[in-house]
Amino acid sequence: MEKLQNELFRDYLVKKSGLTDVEWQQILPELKCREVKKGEVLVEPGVSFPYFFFVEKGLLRFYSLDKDGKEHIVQFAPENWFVGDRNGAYCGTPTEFWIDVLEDSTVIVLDKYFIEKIESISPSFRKANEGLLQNHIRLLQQRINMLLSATAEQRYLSFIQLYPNLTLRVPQWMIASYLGITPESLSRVRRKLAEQYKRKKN
Amino acid sequence: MEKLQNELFRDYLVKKSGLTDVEWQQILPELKCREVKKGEVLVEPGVSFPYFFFVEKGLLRFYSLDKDGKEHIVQFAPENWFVGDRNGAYCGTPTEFWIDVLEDSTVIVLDKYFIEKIESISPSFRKANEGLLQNHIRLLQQRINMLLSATAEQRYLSFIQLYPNLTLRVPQWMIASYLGITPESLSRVRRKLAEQYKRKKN
DNA sequence: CGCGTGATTGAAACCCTTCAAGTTTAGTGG
DNA sequence: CCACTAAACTTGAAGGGTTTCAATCACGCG
Repeated sequence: MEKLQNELFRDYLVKKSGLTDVEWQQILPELKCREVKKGEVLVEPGVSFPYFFFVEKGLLRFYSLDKDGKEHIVQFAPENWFVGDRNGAYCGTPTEFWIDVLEDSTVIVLDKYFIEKIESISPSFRKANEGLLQNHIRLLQQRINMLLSATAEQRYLSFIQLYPNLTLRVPQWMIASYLGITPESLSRVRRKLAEQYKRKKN
Repeated sequence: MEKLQNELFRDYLVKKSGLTDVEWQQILPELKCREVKKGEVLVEPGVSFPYFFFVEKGLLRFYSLDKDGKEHIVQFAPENWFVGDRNGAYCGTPTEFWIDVLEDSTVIVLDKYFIEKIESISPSFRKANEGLLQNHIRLLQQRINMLLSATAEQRYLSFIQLYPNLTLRVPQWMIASYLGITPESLSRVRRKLAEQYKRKKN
């Protein structure tokens, strides 16, 4: 009994902002929904991409590529997350980041004007959206704090606690990239933790 | 010819959102302004502090203290910046961060409800505020990307480019803390850069 | 089955930290 | 205005956590 496209987005809005049926009926006709395949690239550096994605199902990833060709994952975007390049969406300038698809996904494509429109239709959405932005800032600050202060091991432990399900859906080397360490280091950290765990049991 | 208290906040709002005189007159009576002295602690871990600060003049700092007693600076807040614990302000939960005063400052103290009030008075403020939040997120993402990918030297170079005036107002060891390196490392980085610069000149 | 991708492991190298000492700077009170 | 002290910055040597590079192993998929 799978939900229709847009239904999940609706559920989300209702939950977060108490969106009413009437409001939803006004919004619905303009929603742009898109099915995207694993591996697809949605945003790439150099171009301005003035849209956000809301992930109904699946998993996206927001990352940069340094001059040595190494990837650095700034954010994962699983179900019920927004992701997008704020550069393009709000300043119209080209982005320096990539967004691509880690699992076959369905996303809702929103632009700045559409969000403003929902906000004018639904004041409660407006408020909820601001709360979301504040919360996003909070999470980013915590992440920065972690990158400033934590060792590889601490980073990994906090990651598996915060995003237990992602550890199953994402290859290890991507988690390493998210944590700011190499895949080799993560592998060693995991081995060390596993050994400690075993020793404790005996 | 110094500006009165609140005038700078007003200038800011006018510039960012085209606030009108009438709107300002409605907001003004409720503004809470505060003079704070260098060294004063405004927020500390364990308590919930549901306010934001807008810095009219001076410099604040938002940081954490790890279990070894080391400080990690998440954000500087010079003139025209907002700073506050999003935990307290939006969830009512206790914070894990400190905010203290680096230079004698005048700040405006805002709570969530006050911001909502300004937003209901001035739609343009509402829009501007959302833009500010988006921009803040953008900056935090860039910072994360830097912490994930850049060496000590690259971090410092990007810092002095982004915040040239802060390098004069903030002791070096705090910049090191912001960059996620030790003061000693920063000192060595600076020496190396200075030597390179000299060699280039000859 | 074989290929490619991801995970593991080892050894060496490297960047940064740590610790300790010395130098400079800035602030304060006599 | 100098003297004194504390804080900030510098410098060196040793150490440690991570990275790098290379090789090997494990697994899924065409």
